Amino acid sequence: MSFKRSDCPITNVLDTLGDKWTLLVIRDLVLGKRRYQEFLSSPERIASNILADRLAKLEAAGLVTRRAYQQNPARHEYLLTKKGRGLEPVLEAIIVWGKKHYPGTKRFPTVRQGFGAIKP
Amino acid sequence: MSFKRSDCPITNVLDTLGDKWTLLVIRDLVLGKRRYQEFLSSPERIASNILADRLAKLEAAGLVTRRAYQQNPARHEYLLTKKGRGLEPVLEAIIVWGKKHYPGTKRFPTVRQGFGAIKP
DNA sequence: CTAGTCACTTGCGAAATGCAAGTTACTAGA
DNA sequence: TCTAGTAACTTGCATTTCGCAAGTGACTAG
Repeated sequence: MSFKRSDCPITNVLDTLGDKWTLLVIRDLVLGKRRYQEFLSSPERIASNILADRLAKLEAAGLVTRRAYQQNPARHEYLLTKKGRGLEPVLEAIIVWGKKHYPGTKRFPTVRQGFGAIKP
Repeated sequence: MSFKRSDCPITNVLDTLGDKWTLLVIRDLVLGKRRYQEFLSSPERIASNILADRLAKLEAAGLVTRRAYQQNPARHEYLLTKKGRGLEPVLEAIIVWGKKHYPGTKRFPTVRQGFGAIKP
């Protein structure tokens, strides 16, 4: 990314995370989801092309790494980088405010990892 | 807002704040800006129709109140509600992460209030 | 040889965005 | 009185992004 709207940290964060989907993908990653189909199966029903776009952008931004967890057939998983995990306090602050002002909302549970996954 | 994407607090927050401009308006309000022209003059150069739209949505969401600070000619100012001020920890977390990962960015200074403004 | 899964990609109509210009209402100065 | 200026928006319209549905290619299991 070359053009910057300003040198405000908030502005720059919004230029990568400021939409209705990116932070939800990161939420899923924080909760332990790793695979394309897992993200697709979240209740918000992200469209597959939007998901592919967001994962590519997150990888380009260094928040996520993509790696094959098996060959034949090739299957990939996505993991948060250290930079990506650094967003947890942001998500935490959002959850605190959200739970207070949107009654009935609840923090989602972490996802148990299946047997096929490689440990980090 | 009637349809909910999910009962996740993050999702619901993103449905009101999840775009490239809304949180910047809130940032300006937190910094002490109150008037339409002040928001327009921020370095990110928000378009006036987008600003009007966001202020209306923020008022509808109960994050902001609009009031006349003078008559003849009528002039208005916008102030954060308690609910709106509750977002400060979110902004704070974003600033911390943003400053770390976007070198050269700096927290913006608060705005001195002019003499015409009514004290909160 | 058929069906199924995974990880995407493509097409296209709908919605959001961004830029410029216009509007209304009032004040201050020549 | 006439002109210019400011504040707070609104309108028109071209560009961009989004979102739904369907399609693709590689592979496996039965």
